[in-house]
Amino acid sequence: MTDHQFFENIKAIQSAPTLLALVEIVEKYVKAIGFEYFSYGYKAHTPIASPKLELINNYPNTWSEQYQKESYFKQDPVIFHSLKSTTPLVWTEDTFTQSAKLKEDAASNGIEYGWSQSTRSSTGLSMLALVRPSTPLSNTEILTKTPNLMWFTQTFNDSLEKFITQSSLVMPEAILTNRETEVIRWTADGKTCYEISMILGISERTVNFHLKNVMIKLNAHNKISATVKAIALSLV
Amino acid sequence: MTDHQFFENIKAIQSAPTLLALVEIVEKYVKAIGFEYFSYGYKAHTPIASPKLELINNYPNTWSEQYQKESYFKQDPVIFHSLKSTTPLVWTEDTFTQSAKLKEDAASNGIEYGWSQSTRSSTGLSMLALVRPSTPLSNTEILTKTPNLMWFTQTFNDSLEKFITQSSLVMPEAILTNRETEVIRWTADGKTCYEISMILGISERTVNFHLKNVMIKLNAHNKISATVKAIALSLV
DNA sequence: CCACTACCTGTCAAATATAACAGCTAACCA
DNA sequence: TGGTTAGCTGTTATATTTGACAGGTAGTGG
Repeated sequence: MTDHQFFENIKAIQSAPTLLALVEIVEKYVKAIGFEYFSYGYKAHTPIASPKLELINNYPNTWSEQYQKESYFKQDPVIFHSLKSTTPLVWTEDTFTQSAKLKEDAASNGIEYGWSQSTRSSTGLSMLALVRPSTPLSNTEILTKTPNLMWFTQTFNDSLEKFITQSSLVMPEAILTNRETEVIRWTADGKTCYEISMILGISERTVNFHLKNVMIKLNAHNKISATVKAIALSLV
Repeated sequence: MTDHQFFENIKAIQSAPTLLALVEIVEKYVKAIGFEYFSYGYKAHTPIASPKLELINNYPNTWSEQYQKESYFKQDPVIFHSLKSTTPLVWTEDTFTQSAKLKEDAASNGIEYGWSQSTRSSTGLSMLALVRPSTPLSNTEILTKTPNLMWFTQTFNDSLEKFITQSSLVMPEAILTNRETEVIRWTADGKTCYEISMILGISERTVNFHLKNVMIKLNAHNKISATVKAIALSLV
């Protein structure tokens, strides 16, 4: 693929009018650069316990079903990595040492050699994986393809997230005052209201007052929820 | 710069033995691709109120001092973007509409046209900015340089973070049991112990028991601190 | 001057969380 | 069999949070 063609793809992704159009672009692109499958995942930052997940891929049905049935997402090292780091991950033997059965089942479905990376936005976290059944990624291939893959992943994730988040409930823009920000920050570090009142030189009652305002702004029922939401929204 | 030279740079970054060597590589690289200055920033995920920051740049002293003196980091839109998103940011007029004075002062110090991106790891967040005093980034330049810049940024941030985090107190690896994870997740969503006991079908006492164990493992004094740390460490 | 925002303070009652006491079952593995 | 881990439960006392009552100052801008 020439640079020119690559740039055309990037622009097409950025201006794709629908989710379907976007998926078509990525399907063509991944084949053009030598991969068979792609897998996209999105996880919203909140809620925590029952996270909002979106999954789009062109894996064989047998694999999708088995993955679901065996709850492989609970032990998938690719997922773990994506949650922790935005560093690209080239799937190697080492990647799956802790989950031999997953590795084996995946391989028998043609899910063997892959490349994945996650990106972050203010609303959540997106991951794109490119996968093929044969031919490991050589060092040369990694070197030459990584730069473009990274940009492609970032652009694709940004675009897809637009479609996903716009179709759902997005938390209203909340703006915290300086004091509210200070109070919620110390709260996040585990300080009690009394301790914060000492730190800031105000009364405990006032700390509670600011905290209450934050809870109202973030539609949280208690300090913990308010703190988690403030962090998830990058307000602190 | 040829592809070959670029790959050599990537390898050199990955294997740089010292922080100083690493900084020398980036200094040469940014000049070679047409930038005058670079600026690196690292913020650990915890603590929240007084975050651990590391700043490395080759800006003119006058600008570094002024930036510090005016507390510009509190209103710097580049910082804001880096905290929220790993999307690369090309500095434009629009970027600084909310902070005219910062923009003006920066420009008079040769800090005018820039490109920045942040990356995430399990310990914290890194940002790299490349800056020059003249010549805005053209569309062509953005198209051709972005892929390599993204990889460069990622690699550089990964390497630098190694040096920074290894020289400091890193939280010990904590592993939570399934129940502990469930309990801390519901806690993060603002549920009380009683509510969690109803959700999981166990007694309130048992919820408290698991919570206490999480607090011990994460060296937290209360639920809030434990929750924040668990999220920061991507344990949930 | 009025409306608005950020900031600050008090008291009281009820709900929750924290700490410390003590002890249970079941599964796994050496 | 004994040691380990995960999971579960009880009581009591104290600390902290939450909700609802009511009211203050200072600065900004129309």
